[in-house]
Amino acid sequence: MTDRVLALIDGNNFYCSCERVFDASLAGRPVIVLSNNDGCAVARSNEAKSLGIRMGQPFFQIQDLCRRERVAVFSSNYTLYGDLSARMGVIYRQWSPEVETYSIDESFLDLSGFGARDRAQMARDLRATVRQWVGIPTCVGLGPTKVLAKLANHIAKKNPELEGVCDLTGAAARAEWLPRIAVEETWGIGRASAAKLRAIGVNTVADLATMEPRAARGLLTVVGERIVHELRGTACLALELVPASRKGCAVTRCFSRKVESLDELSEAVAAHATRLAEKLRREGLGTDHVHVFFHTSEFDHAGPQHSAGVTVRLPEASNCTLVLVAAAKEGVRRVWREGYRYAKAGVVTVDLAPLERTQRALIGGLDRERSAGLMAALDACNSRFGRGAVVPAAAGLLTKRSWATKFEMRSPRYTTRVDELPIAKAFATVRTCLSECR
DNA sequence: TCTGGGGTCCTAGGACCC
DNA sequence: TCTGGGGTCCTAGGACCC
Repeated sequence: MTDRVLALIDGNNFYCSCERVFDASLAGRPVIVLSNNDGCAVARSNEAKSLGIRMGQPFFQIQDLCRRERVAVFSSNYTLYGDLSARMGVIYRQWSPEVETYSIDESFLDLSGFGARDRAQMARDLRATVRQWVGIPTCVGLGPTKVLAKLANHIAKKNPELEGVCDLTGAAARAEWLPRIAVEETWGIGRASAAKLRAIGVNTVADLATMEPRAARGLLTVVGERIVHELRGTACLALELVPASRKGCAVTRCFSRKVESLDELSEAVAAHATRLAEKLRREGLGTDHVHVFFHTSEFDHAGPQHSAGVTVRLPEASNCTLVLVAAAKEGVRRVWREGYRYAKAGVVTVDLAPLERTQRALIGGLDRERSAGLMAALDACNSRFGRGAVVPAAAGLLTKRSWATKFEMRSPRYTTRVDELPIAKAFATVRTCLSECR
């Protein structure tokens, strides 16, 4: 495995680039994409970064700036981003049989077995193909380990003269670049670790790479030791070709306005539980408990603060919407406290397992077989007619869901909804038309 | 007025067991 | 003065990631 070469490819300012694919007028303009409820900026085009808009900055702080500078502002359109991401994955698999999808916009590809010139050319071809077929600009980092491939990708992004590709496979390239990069740019080194490293004079990536592995372990646990080895070219992190089964699952949301009544909170939590059950069924997982929480906003300085949470146990593991909704509402009833302006609620499960491998209850168990049929029908309806087309009455139809998450500036779901397809307009001269007619 | 959501991994410390 | 040794499991909290 000494000649292993990994490529890390990712979309530049991915969400913003997705918005630009179907709207040519956004080219060259500052673009930002907001989090749920249009709360914070979570993606920024280079032009928006130049205006000083920070990652995670609350939108209300930059609203005036956005108006003044004609920043194009979008709510998150996860359907669109997920679909474009899947299309990029299809291309990656034509380049390499070994692909790890690391996040919505990042993938590791194994490009071992090619010479330096060939793999650099492959990286350039890959970028060009993604750009042409999907419309997303990308950067590629090459290296013998994941940490070095990530670092190479970072260098490719920050140095336009590299034209989107950086190769840190060779010792010479590493000797050139590592001393020039701040230690906190290393994948896995966050704020806390960077502060510890800088306190002992480890300031650049090169400093970290030459650190004694045992010392790195003493300072940053085994995680730090692995990073040192990876920076030296010794792989500690494997390519994960088959995504591991998830260990936990959560659906949590801030309300678009404060919630003060039990009915509304109960309905919101039921909606979250409905979504949670759908996610579990899609992966064949089950849970034997539902943890419910809700709390006021830490930014709400006027009102009194309160935070509540409770775990409701089930008689046996399930992923049935009816069971999870009932448990979640029971949890809300148990810990509800009147007199607060609640800002957020969620349902959380941990210790998930494939449902068919879970222990059945001897007494008081659930009718799993009957529920499976009902849920399959429910999922089929919602898949065909759109999420929420059929919901259990137990999930509550009491209010107008005015607490529901806001997406007031969402672009069309161009690639996944027939009624939201982009419309292409073709122009031709009269003469061309006439000649076509003849 | 207005501040996101969803994950993973690691460690320390306590409870408990033989 | 002085009170074993070696395990497992669970949980909370910290850190990090996108």
